[in-house]
Amino acid sequence: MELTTIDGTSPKHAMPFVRVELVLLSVAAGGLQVLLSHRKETPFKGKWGLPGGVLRIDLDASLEDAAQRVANERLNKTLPNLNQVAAVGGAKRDPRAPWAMSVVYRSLVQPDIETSPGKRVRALTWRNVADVIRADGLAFDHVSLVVKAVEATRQEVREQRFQAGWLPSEFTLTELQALSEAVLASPLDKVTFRRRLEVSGIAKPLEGKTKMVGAHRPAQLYGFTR
Amino acid sequence: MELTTIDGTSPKHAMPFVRVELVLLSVAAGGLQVLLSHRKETPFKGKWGLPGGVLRIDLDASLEDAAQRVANERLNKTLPNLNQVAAVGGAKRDPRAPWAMSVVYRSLVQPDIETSPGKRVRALTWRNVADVIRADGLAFDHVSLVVKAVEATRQEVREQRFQAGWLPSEFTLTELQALSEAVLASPLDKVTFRRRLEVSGIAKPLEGKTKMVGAHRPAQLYGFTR
DNA sequence: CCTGTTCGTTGTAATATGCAATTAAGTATA
DNA sequence: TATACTTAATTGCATATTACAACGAACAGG
Repeated sequence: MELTTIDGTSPKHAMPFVRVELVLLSVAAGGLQVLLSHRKETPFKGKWGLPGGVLRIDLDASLEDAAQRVANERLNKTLPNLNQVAAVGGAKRDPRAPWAMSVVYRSLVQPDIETSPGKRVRALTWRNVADVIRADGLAFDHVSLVVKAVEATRQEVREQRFQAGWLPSEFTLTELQALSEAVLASPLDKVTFRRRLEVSGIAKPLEGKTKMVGAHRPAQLYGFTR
Repeated sequence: MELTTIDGTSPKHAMPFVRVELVLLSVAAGGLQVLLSHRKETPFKGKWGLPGGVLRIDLDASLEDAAQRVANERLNKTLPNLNQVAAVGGAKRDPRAPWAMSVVYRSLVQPDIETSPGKRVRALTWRNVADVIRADGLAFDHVSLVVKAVEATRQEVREQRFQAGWLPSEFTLTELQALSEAVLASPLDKVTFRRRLEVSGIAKPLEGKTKMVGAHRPAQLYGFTR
């Protein structure tokens, strides 16, 4: 059979079905969370999966643009620090196409995503990452994508490559350390954490600004230098 | 216009042109080398670029399979340690299609690739990585792909995640260190290098086996433990 | 047996990390 | 006003890791 592309040329080979998936992580009381979308359609109807969308070569100038468009459509939000995790693909990955691939992006955000339905927004919810991985009940191969995204984020935290957008513009070192510990799911030494931050210079104290929260010593507020 | 896929279904959206590109690195006398292919056809006719090929959803069970097939076709070689670097894509990346993406794989190999033409093998050559990056004269966005692949490989070497296939099955620590220094393009301390290798346990001495090369003390041969 | 060369180890200072203890700065309560 | 309580921030020190220089070991060749 003959294949045609959008511009009328005849390609030699059929091309795969290409999607973009998002792994949005955030830290809440229960630890590290991942944003999941409830599937209302087959396949995997009724299951939870990563929010994503089809690559639109008529709309997206690049893969990053596609990821950002999907974020806008599905979450009504423009994401900072969108990092590519991997591309996965194969035959029979998705029943809707003979050959499907997904390009996966990740972002660690503050948990203020609008989870109420918008235009094309389906039911969204934050779920504990450890639980999700342990239960292994997501649609498609999405659990493995979450694992990869979490591992990349942990590496980023281990190396203290903190990004603006992970916290409000003013934060305390206790908050930054608590965020790190939640991502890593392991405690960190306070002195070491602060010493490494000091030498890297990635965050600086905001002179004269402190955060008073309870009946105790107020904490110095910090801001990222970039 | 109407689009059809290979199985006769009608997708809503046109899909991009998908290729696989290979960044093969090796260490030779002149330092870190990258394998380049001479382009005999437009676009970028006459320029050098990464060896690659079109994703064939009728032949490839997965993206990794596609990369391995391309390696077999273009280099007559099955590659160990094929790692994905990234997926890149966008409109006007490739004049042959309105929207093109490439999934990039890397592998550090011993420089024994058959560079004489085979069936579909075009002219191949090893070129110094630093020169290639500095000159910035490769086809498409291939220089940036080389940069990413080299950076990932350097990270692997920094963490001493050595892979079998990087060296013969028996090697000396001086050889392993020389390989590391060539990849990193910076000298390493001998004592530190060996201590870290010792604690990681990734390589063990082969009892009774030494390598005699010149008029000096013979070197202990080592083998990777996995 | 001396020389030249690379292999491999030893010694030590500098740096980084991990853990416990202590001081600092506020509110709440008596 | 004094004391208790809580979290913030620092200090001290033991242990690991790294960096650099120097030295002894094991060959071949003259």
